[in-house]
Amino acid sequence: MLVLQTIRENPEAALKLLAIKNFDGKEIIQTILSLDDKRKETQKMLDDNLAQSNTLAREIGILYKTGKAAEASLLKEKTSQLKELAKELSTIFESTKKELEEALLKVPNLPHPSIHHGKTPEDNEIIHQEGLIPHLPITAIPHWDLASKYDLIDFALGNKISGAGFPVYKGKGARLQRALINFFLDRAIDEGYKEIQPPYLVNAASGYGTGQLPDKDGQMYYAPLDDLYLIPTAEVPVTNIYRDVILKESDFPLKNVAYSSCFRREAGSYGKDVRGLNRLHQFDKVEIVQISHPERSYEVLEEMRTYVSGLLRALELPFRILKLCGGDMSFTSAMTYDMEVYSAAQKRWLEVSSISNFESYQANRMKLRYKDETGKMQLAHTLNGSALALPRIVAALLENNQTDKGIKIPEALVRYTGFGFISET
RNA sequence: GGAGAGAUGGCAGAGCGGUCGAAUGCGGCGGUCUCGAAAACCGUUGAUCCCAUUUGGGAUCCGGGGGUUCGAAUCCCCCUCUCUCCGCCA
Repeated sequence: MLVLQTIRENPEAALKLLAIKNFDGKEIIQTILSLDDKRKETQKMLDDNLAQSNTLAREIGILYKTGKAAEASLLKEKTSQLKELAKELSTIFESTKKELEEALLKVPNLPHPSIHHGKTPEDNEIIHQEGLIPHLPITAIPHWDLASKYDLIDFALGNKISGAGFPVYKGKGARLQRALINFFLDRAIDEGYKEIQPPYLVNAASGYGTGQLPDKDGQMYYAPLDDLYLIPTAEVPVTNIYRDVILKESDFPLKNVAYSSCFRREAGSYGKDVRGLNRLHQFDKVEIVQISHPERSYEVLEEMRTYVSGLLRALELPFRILKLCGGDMSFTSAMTYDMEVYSAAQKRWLEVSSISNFESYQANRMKLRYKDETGKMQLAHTLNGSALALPRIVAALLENNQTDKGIKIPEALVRYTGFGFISET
């Protein structure tokens, strides 16, 4: 949720930035401003009214104590009128506040001024690419075929047990998965991140905190009996650790890393783009989350980008970094880098990480604040990124490293897998 | 699932229906002392919003919602959550 103050101070500037995200905010900003005016006006009247009531009540108390009951009951009559008015005013006040908040929630985060206007993923800017694109023989096969050839992942079995998008990892497939998780966690810990094991089901307040609700509630699995949501990413529980928290300036930067399974309904996706491991309902991910001082959040964003690049390099995967255009950025993000890995048999770039700075957008909603050196409350900045999402990494590893005899495991992973090669036997 | 207890400021913990934003202790901050630190002592210490903006004034907040009352942290009702015991169970 945007800070109302930024809209108030310069609505024109806000509109301009929103346009980068292809969001026409003219109407809603106008609504917000007039609702806020109305809110203030009503509050003034209500406060004055309550102040009068309070004074009267105090006087009545004194009169009773001094035995002047007659005078007291005279004053009592006055209060009843005040009370009636107060009731009306507070109804208006409450409903105005609610409308204002609802309107505010409909406004996406302002993109960083450096973000390009753009409509589709094609408009994203490729800012970096490295690693050799492997040239595979024509006999090379996509990962879903490799997975069954070497009995690593069983999609049909997942289908039977749960449904499409719930693969079963087996044998070396399962061990590869586990190796990657440990590898990612260890690297993050070396980098100063604190490991967190979060809950997989969260309440609605947490969903609102990070912005999955009210917008994208259709993307989350929901358990109505207990009114809980399955997490679509560890970002939700981990960032919500800091909901309603007041930090000290010396607490920055807070660096957390969490492995979790992620659950996404992915309603409406189908086709060859989602084949194999490309898009799943349940997948594993290691997520890094940082809470930053506002002045340093963009340095932190770069630091996270560098860190994730290092992971991909260690896995010897060719990758590129995209700076997302306004149109492709999420509702809550101010700047996002996508990291994509080249999956050589599919001949496709696959997104394996998305690193975002939300500035104070999530913090405002969550009331995540700190006291600055003058003792004033300020909103912190939140950032997160995948480091990394497992399935597409596995897809690229299998495809890029396939040979006639089997699949080679990158050097850095061998001490985690316990094997350096996957072959048919 | 059954029975009971509770929810108050960063934490702990008081609080006859009026002067309670709330005692007290701890913690935090500032000071005295000290070469420095500890101890001791003194002082200070919540959030949000509105008006005025220089000092300032006002409203709201004691889990959430409703009610009684001129007046509620204190009384009544509902909800939620937590804890203890029993049952079940990884």
